[in-house]
Amino acid sequence: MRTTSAQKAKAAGKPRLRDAEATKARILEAAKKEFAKNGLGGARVDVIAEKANANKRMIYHYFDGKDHLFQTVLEDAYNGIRTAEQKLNLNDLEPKAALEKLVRFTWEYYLKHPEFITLVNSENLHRAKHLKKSQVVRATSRKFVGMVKELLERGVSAGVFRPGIDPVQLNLTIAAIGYYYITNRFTGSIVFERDLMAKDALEERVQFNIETIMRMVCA
Amino acid sequence: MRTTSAQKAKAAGKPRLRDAEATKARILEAAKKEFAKNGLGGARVDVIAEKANANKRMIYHYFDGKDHLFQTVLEDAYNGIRTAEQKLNLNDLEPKAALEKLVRFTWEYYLKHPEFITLVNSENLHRAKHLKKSQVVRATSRKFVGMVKELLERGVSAGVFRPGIDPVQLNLTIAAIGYYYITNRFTGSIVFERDLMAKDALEERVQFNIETIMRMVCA
DNA sequence: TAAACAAGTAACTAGTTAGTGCGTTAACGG
DNA sequence: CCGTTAACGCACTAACTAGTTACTTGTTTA
Repeated sequence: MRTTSAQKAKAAGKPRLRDAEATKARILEAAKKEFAKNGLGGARVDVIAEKANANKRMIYHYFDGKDHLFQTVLEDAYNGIRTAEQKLNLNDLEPKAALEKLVRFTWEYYLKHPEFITLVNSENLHRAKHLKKSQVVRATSRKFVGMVKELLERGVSAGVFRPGIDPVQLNLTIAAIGYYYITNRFTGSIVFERDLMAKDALEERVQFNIETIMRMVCA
Repeated sequence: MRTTSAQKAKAAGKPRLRDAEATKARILEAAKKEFAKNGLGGARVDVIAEKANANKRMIYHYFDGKDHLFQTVLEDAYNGIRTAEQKLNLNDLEPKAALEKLVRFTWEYYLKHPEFITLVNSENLHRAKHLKKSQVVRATSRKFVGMVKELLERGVSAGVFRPGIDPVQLNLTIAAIGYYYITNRFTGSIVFERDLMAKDALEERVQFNIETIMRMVCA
């Protein structure tokens, strides 16, 4: 492969006028924000094009329509959290510390990436019709469940965790106690008459979550 | 108040041709289903009118537009769960049994009324702008939190619950472990490669949830 | 029983929306 | 430097969508 003008432009610090990869990336980023803000149904293709500084025609050129664009954004989102989870290296920590790290990480990930939650909610409203088509998500998720399974087994061997805990149920619960709080932060703040997103409220919550999981798992 | 023809018709078992209350009720029921199925943005006013066997004009006559109709449906949904919770009469049971009953009830309510979850999700996508206007929901929710608070205090006095547990955090957690499972049943079934809605999966989950809460709360 | 009112309807509007046909021009390879 | 390819953009459409106007008809009540 020869040196392309894209590479030349990048090396020279000059943006090129036409750059397929850059345009695709801008569309994806804009789409992620728009889908997260308004859901699949509420998102507007014209808005995505405008925010991406691209022509709407390009969305259909690169992503073949709104649904397929959403599918790509959703897959990227799952890849993001699964990749981050793998980087935790839970095997380098003793079981209890590793479990606490996982609970804290999950909480902080949702907090920093509320768009992940909105995308997943939107996908469930559509009965997971996009995710069904994705094979990558299944594979990476399996790896993640395996990671937690190993952690549980390691803890049981060390005598610090109770035996017989289903890693899937544990995963669901760790996700649930963070996810619910974040996704329902608006209605929750009204129903419970307190600002759920205040700094001390967030700190209180993560401590409660860690205690919930520790009491569930520890021997 | 005189005997209306609506009452006469009801007494005679004949449906009247024009009945404001009945039409309003049909619109509300149709709206609940349509909003639950497609969210606020995805719901179609024409579809609601058609399913309600009413003219679209009636929706604007009785509910003053799509947003206000959604607000009414949402308020009704909150009233539904809060009313059901009050009927639990947790004070008639010993603390542990009462807590288990609450966890099981919450789970079963979400299972039987998934539309409640979809409505709440939709409302959070819109940053709770409809719920903000509702004063009734605040009042009934306060009563509910008070109920759980009393239960906790009763358990602490009896020496079966740990002291110092925040009733709001407990409420959030009881809701979370059920809500998350149900709302993400479609993506969850793919990610974890098992049918989360299978009968034995549901039974396994409710047992896990009860154990999670009991371990968190019990002394 | 007839006026007054409320329930109900059909057809319409004005604005929006996802998706496209087709022409233009920058970039690449030779 | 020139032909080919791929990136890009304009302007359009066909279908849809919340909300409305103007009207008809059933029900109540004086």
